[in-house]
Amino acid sequence: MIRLGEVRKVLSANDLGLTGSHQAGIAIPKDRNILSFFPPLDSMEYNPDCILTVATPQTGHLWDLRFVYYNSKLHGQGTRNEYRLTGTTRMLRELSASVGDLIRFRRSQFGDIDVTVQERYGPILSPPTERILSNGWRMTISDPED
DNA sequence: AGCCATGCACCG
DNA sequence: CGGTGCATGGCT
Repeated sequence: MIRLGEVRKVLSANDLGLTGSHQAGIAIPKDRNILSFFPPLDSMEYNPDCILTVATPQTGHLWDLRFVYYNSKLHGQGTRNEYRLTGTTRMLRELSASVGDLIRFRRSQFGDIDVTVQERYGPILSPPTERILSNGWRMTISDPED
């Protein structure tokens, strides 16, 4: 079941394509609650993916992102076992995102997702309902599993 | 686990 | 030809 709410992450240089790598996407942690925010992908498939159309209200555009589970390790050959969200480079550039800023994915009751970038100058302000994960991701979800 | 990198393909 | 993404490997 897909959950409502929002997840946030501090943007790294790699997330913004500033490191010289070809930016293979923002890594999504394999946390049940965060994964439940994104569409389910079938682990039985090899590298399953889906297109995630998101809105950026700050610039008034729609973007087709790709949510992919690189899972070659689960299928015999390979070393990958991680989720990624790709196709974000242009969107983040249009939003003038910088290293250290927060990217926020918010899912409304209608199921659509919007993405905003929150500039950061000092400490991260966190509402009391937000849970901070050890990996630096943050989430506010109505009915977390644990 | 998360971030960085690489060889190739595609596309403007 | 430069920029970007794919799918992988590497580093810590």
